[in-house]
Order: sequence, then C-alpha cells, then structure tokens
Amino acid sequence: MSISSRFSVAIHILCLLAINEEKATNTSEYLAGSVNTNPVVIRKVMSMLKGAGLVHVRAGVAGAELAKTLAEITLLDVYKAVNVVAENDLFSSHEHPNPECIVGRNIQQSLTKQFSAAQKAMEHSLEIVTLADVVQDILADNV
Amino acid sequence: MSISSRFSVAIHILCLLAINEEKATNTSEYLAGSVNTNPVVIRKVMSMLKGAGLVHVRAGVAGAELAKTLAEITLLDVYKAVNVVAENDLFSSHEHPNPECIVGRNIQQSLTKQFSAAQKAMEHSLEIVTLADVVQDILADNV
DNA sequence: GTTACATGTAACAAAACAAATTACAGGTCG
DNA sequence: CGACCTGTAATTTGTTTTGTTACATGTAAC
Repeated sequence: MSISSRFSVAIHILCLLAINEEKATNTSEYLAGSVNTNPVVIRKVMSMLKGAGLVHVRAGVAGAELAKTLAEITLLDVYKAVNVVAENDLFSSHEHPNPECIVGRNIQQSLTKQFSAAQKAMEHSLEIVTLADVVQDILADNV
Repeated sequence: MSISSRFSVAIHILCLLAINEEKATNTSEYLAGSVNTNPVVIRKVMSMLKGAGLVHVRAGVAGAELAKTLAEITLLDVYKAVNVVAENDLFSSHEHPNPECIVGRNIQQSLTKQFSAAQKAMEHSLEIVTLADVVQDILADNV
C-alpha cells in the first residue's frame, strides 16, 4: 500500500501557512477548505507538526504560523513529524520463517540490511528538498 | 503502511530455489514450510515471478527452478515482478485539493515530482543488490 | 463572567487492503 | 486411471486509513 496522505496534507498546510500571510485566517476550517478534507484531520496533522516544532498553534486562538523559515524545513522533517513510516518499517517481512531451514534462519538479517538501505535512500531524497523548493513550484502557478 | 511482505516472500523463495538443488522437492508446500505461510500464497507469488521470467514452473509438475543465475537477478527485478508498489505510487496524495486556492491548484505537480524522485532513489538502492548478495549472507549462517 | 469561536482529542464508522484459507479446475506422469 | 501437483477464483479475517461526530478545553472581546 501507499504511504499515508497525511504526509502530503502536512506539506500542503505548511506551504499554505507560508503563502497566506494573514495568520488569523489560517484556521483548521479554512485549511480544510484548501486541502479538501475534514477540519479534524487538519487539527490532527497540525498537532503532530506542533510536536515536531514546525508550527506554532495555541488552543483556543485562531490561526497557526510556521515556527521556522521555509528553507529550514526539509521534506524529511515533515515526513518524520507526521510519522508516516516507522524506522526500518517501509518494507514488511513475512514473520516467523522456519528456523530449521538455513534460509528461514538467516534471511531476516539480510532483508533487514537491504530494506533499511533502500528506505534510507528514499529518506535522503526527501532530505535534500525544502519547503522553499515546493513553494517556488507552487508560486510559478503554471496552470 | 508498509510495502507488502509478498516482496520478502518472493526473495525467500528465490534464495531457497538456488540453495536447494533438488528441483523436485521445491513444491509450493515445501516452500510454504520454510516461509511459514500457506501454499496458495506461494503459488500466487510464484505465478508473478513466472510472469516476469524469473522462474520456471509448470502446471502439474512438482518443483520450480530459477530461470536466471542469482547474480542476474536484482532485488528491483523481484520488486517489480511481485508488483508491490505501482509506478509513482509509493506516496499517496490527498485528492481533489481546492483549485480556487493557489496552493491547491499547484501542489500536486510539485508533490508528484518530489515523491517520484524519492521513490526512484529507493528503487535504485534495490537495483544495486542481487540475489547472489543475499544468498551470500544466508550461507554465512552466523546464528 | 459570559458569549462566540477556536483548538485538542477521544471514540466510532466506513472503506480499502493484505494475508490466510477453502474449494476446485486442470495439468503431468507413472 | 489415480496420485499429486500447479493455477486461480472466492471468501474470510484482521488491520489500517480516512472521515466524522461529539465534546472538553482554551482565548479574547464585550
């Protein structure tokens, strides 16, 4: 299956916070309107972004704002903030292979090694892109 | 969520076919015993591996064998054979963002670009490892 | 302080999916 | 023919994602 859209929703929100400068209008309801989802979904994602120190939100007060500049936030930061893939868990392995078979006994360690490397390669690709890059694409508005 | 364990099952099977030289004993039931799953799961995976030209299996006749050497089969070949992640579909995007918002209107194209790059990085990591590498780890049998 | 309106979260429902399993059709070969 | 295998459709079970309802709590204007 695919990695949760919570990641793309989070990126969407953060870009919107950067572009829409009137802080007070960035309510969960307003953001939900742009993302096209439920305000509760937004608040859940926002809660995770807050926990990671990427945004400032206060209970009871309308609007959120970025806690860092766009160039300081990589896609990997967002990815980790919303916890869409646990460490060494991009690939799932079949459980309890037969320990009496040499393959069953040893394959897990080899798979873990290779799968971990592949996951890290993907994550590194996210690390070299910042939200500033994404916002630049958005502002080009080539539609 | 994680990528289907069908991938790890496929790798397991292929390694076993290479190590267990007595072709006729490699029935779906025997393989299921090492992987610890149902024989039908094995046959389904085997069917996909056959479609990709990685194994030789014949209906009605016991046993399967590799169609190539271990060094000729990369993990990417296996990954593609069992179809665990569709092209540009490792990450899912939220659907139908609001086209009246500049972010909603443009974010998909930017996300597609970045997500595609990350997926390709992961896949390239799988491409540089062959089953020969995995079997080497298994035969070390360091338990 | 109370009112209006926001966020924070728990709890639940619906839809989508993976994996195991059952059942059976069809192939191969002694 | 009969034993045994592969091929595959259909079903079930368990899990996960996403959306939704409901309500507690926080804030600030008045």
